Amino acid sequence: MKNDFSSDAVFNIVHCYRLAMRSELKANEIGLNSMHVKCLSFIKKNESCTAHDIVCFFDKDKSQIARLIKEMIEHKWITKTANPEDKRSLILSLTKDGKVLATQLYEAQAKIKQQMLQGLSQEELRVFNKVSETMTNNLKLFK
Amino acid sequence: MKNDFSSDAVFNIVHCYRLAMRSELKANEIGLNSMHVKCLSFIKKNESCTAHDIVCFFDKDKSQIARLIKEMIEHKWITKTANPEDKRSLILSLTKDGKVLATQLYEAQAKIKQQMLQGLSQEELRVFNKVSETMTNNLKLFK
DNA sequence: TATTTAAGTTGACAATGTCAACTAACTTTA
DNA sequence: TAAAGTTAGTTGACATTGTCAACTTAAATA
Repeated sequence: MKNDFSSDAVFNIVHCYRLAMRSELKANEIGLNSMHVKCLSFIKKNESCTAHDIVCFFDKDKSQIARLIKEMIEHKWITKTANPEDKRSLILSLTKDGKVLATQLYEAQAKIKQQMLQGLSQEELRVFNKVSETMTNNLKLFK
Repeated sequence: MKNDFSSDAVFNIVHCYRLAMRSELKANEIGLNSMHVKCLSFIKKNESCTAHDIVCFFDKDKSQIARLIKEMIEHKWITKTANPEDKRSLILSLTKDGKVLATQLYEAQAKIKQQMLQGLSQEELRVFNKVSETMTNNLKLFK
């Protein structure tokens, strides 16, 4: 068991995760892509959130998020309403269909997560999370 | 410290790593992108490798790798020569310039890695690697 | 030997990422 | 309070990465 680090390994987790999600979701059929999944999951978990919240959480470009929001509105998965606290801003909500979809996404993610974690202990996961967090914090010093 | 899993955390490592590499390399100036970096690093580490080796190692699409190879040849970073063992195949090698570049890439990667690993013990890294490997192996069961 | 599979190339397009310019709204400064 | 600076969101334009298909030539298999 190696105790050196390789970025390839982390890239590989992401790659495999994406493939697994694709397999589980069969998403092409309804015009859903992985960025939609990320946003819908976030909106489901965060009542009354804004585009800006998504931008910050995922550290994505605001134009990218704006486009995704527009697409999701066109698909009638979400709606946006004026934010009473800031006229520049809009509150995002799941539609009825959006809620059904977001639930399906949640279930798919949960299934994949369960599979991913087979054979791993709570302690191992705790260490993994600690290392992950340390790495990202350390990397942010490069900005 | 949490002992639940979130795919977002892993995506975040990758995201931060990419940003750090961009910052460290200033790569745009010479037409270098992150896929070139991956390939050049692989070629540096694997004498007499083929396109197929790269495709397999990174689990990338062969058309994508073919295009990258073509670009790297145009940039005169690598050359390809006939593979004596298989006429369908070609051996990839770094040019003189390519070796200089690959060394610079290695040094940039090493610097970032050092930064990433600040404050982490060998044991923590060992656990991280074990968990990573378990996750990817588990995820591959979805294929 | 005929059939099937594989290495690499190119076509065509999708998905994700990045920077810029802009408007309207909010915050800070003088 | 007005002006200057900053910010939320929108759209333009383009780059990078990813995906599937069709094809030729070579190798492996039946």
